[in-house]
Amino acid sequence: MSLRDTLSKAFSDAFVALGHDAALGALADGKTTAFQCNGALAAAGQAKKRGEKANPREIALSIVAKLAADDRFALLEIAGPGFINVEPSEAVLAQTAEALSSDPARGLDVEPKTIVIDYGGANVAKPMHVGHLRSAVLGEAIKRLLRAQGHKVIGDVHLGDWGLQMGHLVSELEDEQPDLTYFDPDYEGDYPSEPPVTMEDLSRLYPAASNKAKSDPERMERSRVATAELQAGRRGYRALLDHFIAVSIAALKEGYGNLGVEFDLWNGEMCVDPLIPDMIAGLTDQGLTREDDGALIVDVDPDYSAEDRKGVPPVMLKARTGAVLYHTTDLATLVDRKAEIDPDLVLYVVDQRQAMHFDQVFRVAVKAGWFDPEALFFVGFGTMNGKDGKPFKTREGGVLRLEDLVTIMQNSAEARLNESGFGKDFDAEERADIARKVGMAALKFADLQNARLTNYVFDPDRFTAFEGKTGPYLLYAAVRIKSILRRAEDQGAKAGDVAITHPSEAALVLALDSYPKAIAQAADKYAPHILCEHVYSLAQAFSKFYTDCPILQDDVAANVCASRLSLARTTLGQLEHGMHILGLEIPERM
RNA sequence: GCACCUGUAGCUCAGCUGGAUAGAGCGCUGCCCUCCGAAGGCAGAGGUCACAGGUUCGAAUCCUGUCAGGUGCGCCA
Repeated sequence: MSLRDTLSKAFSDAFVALGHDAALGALADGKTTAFQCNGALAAAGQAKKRGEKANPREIALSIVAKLAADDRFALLEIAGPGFINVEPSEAVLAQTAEALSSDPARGLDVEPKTIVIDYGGANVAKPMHVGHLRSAVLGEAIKRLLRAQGHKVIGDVHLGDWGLQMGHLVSELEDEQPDLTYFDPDYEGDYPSEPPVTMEDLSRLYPAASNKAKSDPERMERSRVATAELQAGRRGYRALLDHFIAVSIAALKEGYGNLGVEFDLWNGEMCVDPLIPDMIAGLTDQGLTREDDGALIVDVDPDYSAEDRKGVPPVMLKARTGAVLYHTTDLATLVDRKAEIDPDLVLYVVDQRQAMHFDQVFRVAVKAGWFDPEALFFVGFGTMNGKDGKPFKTREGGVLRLEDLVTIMQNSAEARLNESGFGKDFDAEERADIARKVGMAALKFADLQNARLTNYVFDPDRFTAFEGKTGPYLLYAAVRIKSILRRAEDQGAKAGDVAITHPSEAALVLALDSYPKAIAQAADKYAPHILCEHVYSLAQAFSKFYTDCPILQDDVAANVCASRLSLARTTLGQLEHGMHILGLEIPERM
């Protein structure tokens, strides 16, 4: 239990003893002191609502009187209308530091759940671009955050491999190379094991077909028909799709790998296609489906009608052509997950623009009785925009490929490292590794430090300026501690008992102590930016400590040196733990 | 038209289950490397928290309305 929690418990006991709610004892960050308790004000408010007379300052006085004998408090002071300012004793701060030194990330565990994270997005045949960045980086951080709490978390990439885009691809390839055996409806032999296309081919074919179809209804119709035939099981088309998926997955694994993102499942929409007929039959048996203009739909909002489009439009399970749509595959995926994993919670880390889509899907899943409403949660996020406030484009106006973005960040990091003379004595391999870690840290931290729903501005100049609240600053802080610990090792200096001798040491211990709270809040809200805030302020507290409190200099007494080394080591442990969750890799030196 | 999201310092953003004088980074003005890594630290200037009402001891935070921007709205995903 953190020091904050321990002291809050003492306050809660005091409130309960005086006939108030235990919750009033919670300590907040202090305005002028380490902590403050605002419970007396709230207690007075509650009492007044019950019709009793209550004076917040008097309540505060009686709380303080209850706690006065507790030597864990160095200061209990009533201020303003009834705030209680709290300063812990140096002894209890030192004890906290000792407890943290054996486990810098203590007190994170909660009751474990089985959680699936769906990164819904990456599509077969489309190269990864900046739009995939947030889902990958945010999803990975949320996954690691929940794992840190002890949950069983399963990450599923959820490939888009089953829709009209596949019909586009197949039909476009047929136009281009009609002689391929895949297009011969009478062919009954085996198909080649080597793919007929590369990733480059795929990323050329799809936009070509999509653009033609936009202006040419006849071309669109052929894609629709191809989609339906593919889904109906036409052999040559299915063999092609298998190739497309294999080629795409290889590219995606590389792209996600560069971001340090891994998945437990590489399932796609196609995997769950066999479940769809039974699913639809089940929904129909429950009386949830109806036909409308040739399509099969589920009404999810009783107020919805064609005349009044308020509320949520119906979910379309089957199009006029018989093809299924992404509502259908997302629902079948839920059926599959229920059967295979039976998760307590399914999180969808997807662009906010798909909020209504998932609202619809969730409504059907709940109506059908598969999941409770609270077991399905849409973790939406805003878009990454350019300086003009619109979704980010390259100078040429195109979509920036993820691999190009990664290269931009690494080159900037390298330039900056050279400029500062960092790592000038290291070999080329280590320098490249450092540049990669610094560049990725800059990118990921810039993304994660924003609240999820914020549309943030991608500004390469700002991200690659490594001063201030940035990923590289965090790496720098951690590397600097590693450097001190190495030097201490060389000098034979050992970490030992913590004693608080300077306000910057106390401030550092308090920063360390707030970690479990930051984790809990970040996890509850699926909000890694709260963890970013903590890690950054911890690094700041360390920088101040580092400036104010010499560790290895000649005039530092041995016991003070030992204490400060212990604080440095504990800080590094917590930085490493938190930065790992955020996906920031710390080099040994830089 | 309907729904959702967002309006906080010059810029980019935190803070929103109500608490004291609204924070951070960048930028700007100063200061600190003969001393553990200055990608650092310290100090300062900079705000009608979009606007108007309401709730109460207290509102950036909750409620209502208005304005502005973004996004979405059955056969694409």
